[in-house]
Amino acid sequence: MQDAAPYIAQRPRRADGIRNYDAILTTARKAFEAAGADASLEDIAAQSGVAIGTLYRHFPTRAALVEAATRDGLASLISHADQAAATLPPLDALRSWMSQAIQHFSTFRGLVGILTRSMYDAGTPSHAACAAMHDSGARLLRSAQATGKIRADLTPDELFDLLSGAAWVRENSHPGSDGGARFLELVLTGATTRPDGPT
Amino acid sequence: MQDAAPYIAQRPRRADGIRNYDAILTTARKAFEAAGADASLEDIAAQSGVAIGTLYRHFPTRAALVEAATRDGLASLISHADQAAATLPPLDALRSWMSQAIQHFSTFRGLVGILTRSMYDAGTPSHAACAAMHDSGARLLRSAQATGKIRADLTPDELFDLLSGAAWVRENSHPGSDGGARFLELVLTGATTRPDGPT
DNA sequence: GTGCTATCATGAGACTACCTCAGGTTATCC
DNA sequence: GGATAACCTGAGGTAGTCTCATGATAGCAC
Repeated sequence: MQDAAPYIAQRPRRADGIRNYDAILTTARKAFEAAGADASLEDIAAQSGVAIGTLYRHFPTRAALVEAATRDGLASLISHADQAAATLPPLDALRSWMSQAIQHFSTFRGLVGILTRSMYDAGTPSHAACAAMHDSGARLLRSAQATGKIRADLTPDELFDLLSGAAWVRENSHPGSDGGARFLELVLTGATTRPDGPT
Repeated sequence: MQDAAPYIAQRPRRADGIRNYDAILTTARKAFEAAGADASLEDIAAQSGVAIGTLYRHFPTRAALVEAATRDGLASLISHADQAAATLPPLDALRSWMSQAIQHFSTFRGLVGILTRSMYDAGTPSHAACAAMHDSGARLLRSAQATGKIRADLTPDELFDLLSGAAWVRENSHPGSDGGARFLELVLTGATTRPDGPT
């Protein structure tokens, strides 16, 4: 759940390297939440007690650091999908997962944009995790569609458009917002079938 | 429609000042569309044939430049609302205006964010125009609600959440997107009333 | 413990962009 | 043809990104 160093199996890693890697990651999470995805990397290095070069050694790009900092959240989102599918009726499972996803996507300012880009760009660090999440969301969608309660013409990509739109609004809208719950409700209403046809 | 210098009435302006103001604005529009709202201001100045100080003289902040560059678009959006209200049934007028709004909000990458901030922050250059647009949208919404075809519990602020979410998705989603039309359709479906109640 | 070596850390510095301001220029008015 | 307010300039301070030559050291073998 916390800071599992990722390339531990590839090569023998030195203890100081692991220590710094973890320290940078912990600082980065706080910095991103405080200042958004474009927080100063120099500040993160300084607050971690390492030089800027050390940060770049472990995380060659900002995207790599963001990916590492949000990896656990994405993973738990995927497992949440499995759990919801196993314990809730399909429509409730979808709703619950979407709510969770919107919350995670807006962990800090700028995350949605990074995740959305990762979803459709295979060259980015988060791409694999995003694709996995895409699949687990698609499964929930298909189940809900199979019950006939969600309109059949809604595609997984469109589901993610709705999700990321909701997350962006949650990040950027007026202060008196309710954290995306209302947006999700409106969007889900649009996605459910109705007696008189989809439109 | 084009480059009307704004503070023309306040003081006698020199011809060279007006010339530079217009040149910067023309360059800025192109630069924003090519590189997004965070295009280099130094490049804009250079391509306009003026020094960086001249750009800052006319547009003290980036927000001021963006506001000036998008002023016409916002104004035409407001007049589109009046025209739609006068010539179309309320629901169609709302739909037409929303489509137009989504298109304008996503003129270039980063615009939605600026407009959304302006909407709720009275200290920003675009605030007045945003508020005016907010009002004209709210009027269309109220008319559509009066026909009973749009759910009565939808507030103007929520309408703008939906709009800006759609615009953000149009800006950032997958390449094979359709320009927000599908998102608008889904969202409008959620906003319309249904025989079996809103949820 | 000694030595070896791949791994790791350092931070100066090149680069880019933002924004300011003191000093110089010029359009405009009378 | 002055006077002057409006305007322009661009060097320079600040801040952030990212690289790389140099040096340090953890971990291993003996």
